Amino acid sequence: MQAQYQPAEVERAAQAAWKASGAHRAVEQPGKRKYYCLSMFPYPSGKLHMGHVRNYTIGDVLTRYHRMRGLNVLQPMGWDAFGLPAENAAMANGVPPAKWTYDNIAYMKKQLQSLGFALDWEREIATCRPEYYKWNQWLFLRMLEKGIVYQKTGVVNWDPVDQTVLANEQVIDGRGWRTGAVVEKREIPMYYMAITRYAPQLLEALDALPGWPERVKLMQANWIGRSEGVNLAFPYTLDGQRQLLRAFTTRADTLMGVTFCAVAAEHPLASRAARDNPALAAFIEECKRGSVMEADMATMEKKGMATGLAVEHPVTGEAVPVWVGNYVLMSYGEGAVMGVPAHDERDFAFANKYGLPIRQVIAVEGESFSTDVWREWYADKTQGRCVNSGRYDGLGYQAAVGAIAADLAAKGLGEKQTTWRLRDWGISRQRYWGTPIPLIHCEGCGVVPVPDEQLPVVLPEDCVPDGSGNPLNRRRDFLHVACPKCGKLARRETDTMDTFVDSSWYYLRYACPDNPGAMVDERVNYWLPVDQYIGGIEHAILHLLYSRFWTKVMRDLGLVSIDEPFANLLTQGMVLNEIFFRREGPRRVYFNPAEVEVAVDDKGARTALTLRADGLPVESAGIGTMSKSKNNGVDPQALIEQYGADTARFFMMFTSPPEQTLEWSDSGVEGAYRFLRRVWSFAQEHAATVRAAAGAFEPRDAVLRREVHALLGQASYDMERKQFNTVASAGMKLLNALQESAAEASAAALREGLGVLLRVLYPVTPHLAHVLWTELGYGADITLSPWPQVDQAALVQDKIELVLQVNGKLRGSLLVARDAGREAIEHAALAHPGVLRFTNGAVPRKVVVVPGRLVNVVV
RNA sequence: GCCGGGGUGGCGGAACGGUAGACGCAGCGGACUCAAAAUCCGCCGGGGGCAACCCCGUGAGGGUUCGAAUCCCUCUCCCGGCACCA
Repeated sequence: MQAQYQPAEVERAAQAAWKASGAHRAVEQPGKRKYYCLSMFPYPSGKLHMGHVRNYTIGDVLTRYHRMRGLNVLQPMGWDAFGLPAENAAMANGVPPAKWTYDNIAYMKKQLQSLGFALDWEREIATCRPEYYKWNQWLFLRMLEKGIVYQKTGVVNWDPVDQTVLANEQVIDGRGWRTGAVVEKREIPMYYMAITRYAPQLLEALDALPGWPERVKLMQANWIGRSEGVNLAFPYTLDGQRQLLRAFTTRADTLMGVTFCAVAAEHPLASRAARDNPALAAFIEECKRGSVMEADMATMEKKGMATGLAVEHPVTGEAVPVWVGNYVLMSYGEGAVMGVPAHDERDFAFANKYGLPIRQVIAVEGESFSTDVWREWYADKTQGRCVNSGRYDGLGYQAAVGAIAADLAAKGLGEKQTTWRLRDWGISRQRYWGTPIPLIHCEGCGVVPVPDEQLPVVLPEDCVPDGSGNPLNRRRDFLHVACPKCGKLARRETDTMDTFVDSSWYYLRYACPDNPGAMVDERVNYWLPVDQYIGGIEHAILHLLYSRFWTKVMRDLGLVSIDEPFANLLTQGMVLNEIFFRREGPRRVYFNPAEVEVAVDDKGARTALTLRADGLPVESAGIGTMSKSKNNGVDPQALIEQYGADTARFFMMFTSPPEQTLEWSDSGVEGAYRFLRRVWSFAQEHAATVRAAAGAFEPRDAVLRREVHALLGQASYDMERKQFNTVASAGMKLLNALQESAAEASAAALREGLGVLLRVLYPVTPHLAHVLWTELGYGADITLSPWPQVDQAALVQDKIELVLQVNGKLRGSLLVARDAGREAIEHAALAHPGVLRFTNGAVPRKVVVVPGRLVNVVV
């Protein structure tokens, strides 16, 4: 090999060797401990982005490290291949989503291979292949049989100009991204998966996941959102009918403070009231404009209008006016809420805005209530007592809820209830590029499931969406089908499934991707659960929750034996970069940071942002996650081509810890490259010595060996806690130490130290480590060598340094014997000139001795 | 708005509640060179001091502790999620 580091040559050689030996193939070996290391599969957007490089390098480091620890490791890869971007690309270029997707997969696969990941490519899957999505359809039908899938209406964003359903992403400031038309809410029939039925399990099982980050479990728990309260009813008489308005509340203790009720715009009571009230009808129409996103709902101005109708208070029988509120969601609970302005901040603002009465029914001692200003304690249920509440006066929260619930129950107007924030999962998408929902609509027989033997319902791959709705609706060869029941001409369902369906079980299919006859088989029991799952923090809730749900459904269907799919989870921080754009009408056109010239003054402050191509200004939208839609990604390909895969991998690991967000910056890549070049040169320079080394360690090796083993200890510790940036820096420190001692160290110590360095680096920079390992005669194949062991004997020191503090401030240091007693240490510390200077001879009030670390003298 | 996370030199970051700034990037000075690149050596939070050394310093303010970047409270800014982006 060359004296100079040639990454292209090194990487070609190493990858050829791995290919020849089948080093990355995973084979079931009953009895051997397995380690299933899985990174979230990519959407084939065109080319890899930095987030992928980060994600898959983390996975590869863990894979290679655990192979060194003797585990049977599976690391597969595949493609989350259905989705909206393929349709957007079709609209832009006229290329069918299928072709675009397959081309992207081919290119990205090459990129992944060039990075040298230890992936078992024989298990590759793509969710857009019929062999895969057949099982989406098959399980959908099983869930339909079990009643876990059902139909009801759902609200979608409707673009009135393009006459099409828009994704939330396609709604910008309440308008359609292509047409600029004000988006409307529209109710359409959809299929739902009853994830709420699993809500208690999904919540409780979080406790059985010690390998998950607390923050993710907390987010999931809050998302599932168990709350205990009372489902109560306000009776009313309308059109001669005695009826009930139902509402759920966690604050039944404030029931006596109800001064109004608010219902959603879609609520039957609202529609009834609007019949002979044009102003109200207009208001309801207004509520139906705008997006369906929760964030928009939460930040919009709270508006309401009286219906003119009233219901009866369930305890007092008093008339309570009913309002329509734009902030009340039909999809939450009963689509109606009781208004208690005195003790709910939103109701307080609403009542003050519309002049509704505010009635205080909770008091806290020493606090005075005012209808003018909201104060936090108004809503505090921990220290309040009921007032102005008749027979409930004086009761605390729990007692009042109990008493009121009991009274309501006696009247048949309410009962205690546990509700969940979690809503059922609507999986219907009015889009082409997804899994066809396997149903047939027959005029005579209604909705008929496609028989199992006719699966998969194959999606035609030559459609080109044009933005005017699902092209499947114009494909007669797809639409027209004989009804499986009566044989008459019927129509296929053209809605496709949410792509979260695809990603909810792909990790199971990696165990048995070649099985045409079953969704999963025996091999799933060997490999699952996933021992280490790695992916972006942005998936902390939805993808992970849906996957947990599917696993439980499959368990209940007897298909798998596990309860939870992912034993350990590493949530990688996002890779961020600045976002640049120009406004063009209602749209934003984004420019890649590489195309933007940032002018600065001599203090480094920005003076101008211009596009290189035309010299005209662009705007910055701040910093955000690298994404195709914001066009702020950095192409890792240039990095790989210029410096090689090992540099790209090393830099990604070195630059920040895995869980932390990473703001992209090019500087530092040079440093990583320089380091690998130094490793290479050092190895070449000492190759002869190291190859021939046979002797024993010399006494003069003590300093180097202590350092090598201390650094190895640190690297091992950091590898276990997955803090790879300090593993990388341990590698740098190892090289520094070796270079400093190279002249005086024995050949044996040099050989040991370099051997440790190569194995510490191997998971991160496998190509370089592989080639040098073989070349320096360490053994046949580094992929088969174990992780090195710390030699405890090399760490022992005769004297240790203690830090001296006076009142917690550093005042010097003290060298003491390893086994010095507390009294001797205290004595020496008090006699130390640095300490004496600050104690002024005074008798210390206290002396804190932390063995092996420090002495703190308190005066 | 709600839920979750974060803020440490010019920059990325390090630091079982125990020497803040390891390791690296950038910068500055030097060696080598006709010169440059590469490489090597040194300096590198702010202030004061000839020096020994001292004071200040981990987004802001308060608290707990012998001792706080680390634990607690309040605030602030940034990032992620909010159910049809994946």
